[in-house]
Amino acid sequence: MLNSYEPLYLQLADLLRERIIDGTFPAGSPLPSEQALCDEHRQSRMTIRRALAVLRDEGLIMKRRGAPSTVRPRPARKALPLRGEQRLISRMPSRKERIQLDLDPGVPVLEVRHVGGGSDLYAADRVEVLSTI
Amino acid sequence: MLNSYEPLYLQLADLLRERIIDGTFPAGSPLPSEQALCDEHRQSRMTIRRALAVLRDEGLIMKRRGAPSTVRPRPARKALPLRGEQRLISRMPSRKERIQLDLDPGVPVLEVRHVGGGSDLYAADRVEVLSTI
DNA sequence: CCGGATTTGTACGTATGTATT
DNA sequence: GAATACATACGTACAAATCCG
Repeated sequence: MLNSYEPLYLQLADLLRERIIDGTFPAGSPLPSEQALCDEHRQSRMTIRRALAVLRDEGLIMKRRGAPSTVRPRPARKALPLRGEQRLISRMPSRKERIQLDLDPGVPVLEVRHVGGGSDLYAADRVEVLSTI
Repeated sequence: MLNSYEPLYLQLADLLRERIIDGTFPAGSPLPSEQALCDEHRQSRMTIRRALAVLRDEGLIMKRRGAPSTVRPRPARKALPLRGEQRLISRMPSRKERIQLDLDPGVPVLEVRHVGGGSDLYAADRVEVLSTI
């Protein structure tokens, strides 16, 4: 943690992201506790938590109160064919939508708009859209 | 701010979200400064900032250092037709991707994967995907 | 264009509550 | 029930970017 040009929490996020990608922390495994990361990297808990928030917002880890953060396993994606003149919008959900769909923070939604009006909402990490041309 | 069952920062986020949606804070307009919000709602600056972070992550506001947060105007979306056997993945970008594409935090990306390999990346709030059936 | 005032960003500390283990 | 771990929320200080006269 010597680079002084970049915020500490981003440097730590980069470090942890590498370890997730290179398999040091495999999918489903727990990260060290916030306190352990504080001790290991000599940073305050707030800095640690900000780094973890970055990774959560990238969809890389899951956080649960009382339990250590875990590396998010890639969920199985179902095919979602676009039909007819449907249009598809990707965006972040409102908090209500997130709660209703039981989504984790940091996961976008896909909103499929139908011609006659109305729309369906999908967790973006659980579907894969394919053209039906 | 009387409801004690919900965190203060979420209650404040709900309040500000309402005012954005109902037009009290129109698109492009600045929100009150963090200090003004502290005074008005009798909360610490950290609580204010967490509420603003919620709205930023929902794509509702933009934050810029040194300048007050502003209501994000809906960017004009370009049509993005899905062709052939292309597949489309929606997800949050890594920080590098976000910087390379000059995206604001809280905006998902659409990754279009081509049959032969390779993929294109789009800011999800700047494109609208349509089926080409 | 400069410089001060304002505003947001980073980083630390402390205390207490709540969920999980 | 106890220990562990994360969540909320208050505070302080200083840095960096923007704004404005």
